[in-house]
Amino acid sequence: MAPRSAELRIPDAAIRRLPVYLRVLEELAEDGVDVVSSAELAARVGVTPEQIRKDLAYFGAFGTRGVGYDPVLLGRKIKRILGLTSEVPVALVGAGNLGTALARHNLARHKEVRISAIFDRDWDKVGKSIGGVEILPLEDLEKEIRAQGIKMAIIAVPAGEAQAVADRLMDAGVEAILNFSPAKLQGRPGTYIQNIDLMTELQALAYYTTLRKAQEG
Amino acid sequence: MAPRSAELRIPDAAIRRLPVYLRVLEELAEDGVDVVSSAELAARVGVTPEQIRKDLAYFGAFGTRGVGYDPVLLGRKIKRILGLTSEVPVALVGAGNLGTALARHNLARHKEVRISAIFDRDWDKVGKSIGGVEILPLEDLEKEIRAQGIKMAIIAVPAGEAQAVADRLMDAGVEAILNFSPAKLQGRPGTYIQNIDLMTELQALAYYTTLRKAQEG
DNA sequence: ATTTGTGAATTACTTCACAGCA
DNA sequence: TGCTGTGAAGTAATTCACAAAT
Repeated sequence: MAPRSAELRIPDAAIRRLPVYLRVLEELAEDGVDVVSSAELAARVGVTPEQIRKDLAYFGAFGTRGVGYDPVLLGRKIKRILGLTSEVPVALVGAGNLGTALARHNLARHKEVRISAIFDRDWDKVGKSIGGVEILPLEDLEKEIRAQGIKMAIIAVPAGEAQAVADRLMDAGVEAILNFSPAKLQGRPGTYIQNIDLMTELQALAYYTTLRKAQEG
Repeated sequence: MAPRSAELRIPDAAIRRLPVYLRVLEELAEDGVDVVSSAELAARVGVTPEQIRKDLAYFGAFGTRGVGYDPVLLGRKIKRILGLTSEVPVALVGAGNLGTALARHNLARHKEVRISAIFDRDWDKVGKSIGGVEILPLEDLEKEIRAQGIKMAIIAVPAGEAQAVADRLMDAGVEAILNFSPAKLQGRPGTYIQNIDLMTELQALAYYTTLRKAQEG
């Protein structure tokens, strides 16, 4: 999706599977499992074993032939690959229903990535906190993002405001954006934008239903 | 992802783009635009023109050569294709942070698909309403889904409960599920399951950041 | 003249199948 | 022996390029 550097293009799809592997590996590690095969891991994740091996092979060789993978070691490697070695700070713009849910959801579990700045344009919300993180006015966006060195952001504002927010985020140094607004955002070289359009996903579901066939014609 | 019938396999990716086209077409129709080219539509949606033409071609020919598409007519056709002609009822299981946000978000706009039943196992929540839809106890799931003829559901419960909920939904006749839990759900033939794993998406974002490169080695 | 609809070419992604190693 | 790592093969999705239509 985003244009990436020359260093051999790795499929987006592969990158997006890595965190799923990571979660299962962490569960296994917690259970004291000290070796796991690609077949076992694949079964738990819901992909094929060769998919996992191929995905990992883009970055190196992390297993032992005839044995499998060490969950702790492989987990650490995946974190390194993704850039999740130290806790990564994320900005959230928009503390409406969805933004608030995301913030609470994130703060509950998940240590690798942490929402550490929340912005909203509504002055009634400013000053309140979600899980110990204070909501700041939109005016402070650039200042706070620069101060924290934030490179990732979540946009959860109405469609009409999304592009303006994205522009300000990118100006402030944000390089990767998770966009929950239905707006098509204009990105820039060196910036990655992942869109998650919840209502669109829901509408697409209807296609896979037999109700559809009944009303066709 | 889901095994579909013999009638020429249409890419999931194409299906998931149709609602995006639909939204833009509805905006255009509302603005009184009476013709739009694939190029214009593509620019607004953020894909290539031939992508749009190819996606539509799976289902028929809806435009006029040399002219373009009628937004109203094409919108109607896409609704027909997706099965969104009458308002489609959807069940939501789990009225936590995310579930509540989804319910409110859905009830705000979006008429084609409507959350018309909400379930939660927490008896403190049962009886309360979100946007006029009462939260029912999990015990009533099968009864209510059958009564309303619901075929689509959203799972927004903790990972540990997700499979049990999915099984009950499928038993009750649900054919398409949007799963927000991080669990890998075991589906069945004739059922479509779309996973949206928000925290995983967020972790994947980190890869596209320059922070990553700094800590590599 | 212009823009759709579509086979052909291309690119991207996944699966196969087996060589390489513990 | 058993499981990883990987080139080769296969499949799927996208883009090209142009004939068909108005």
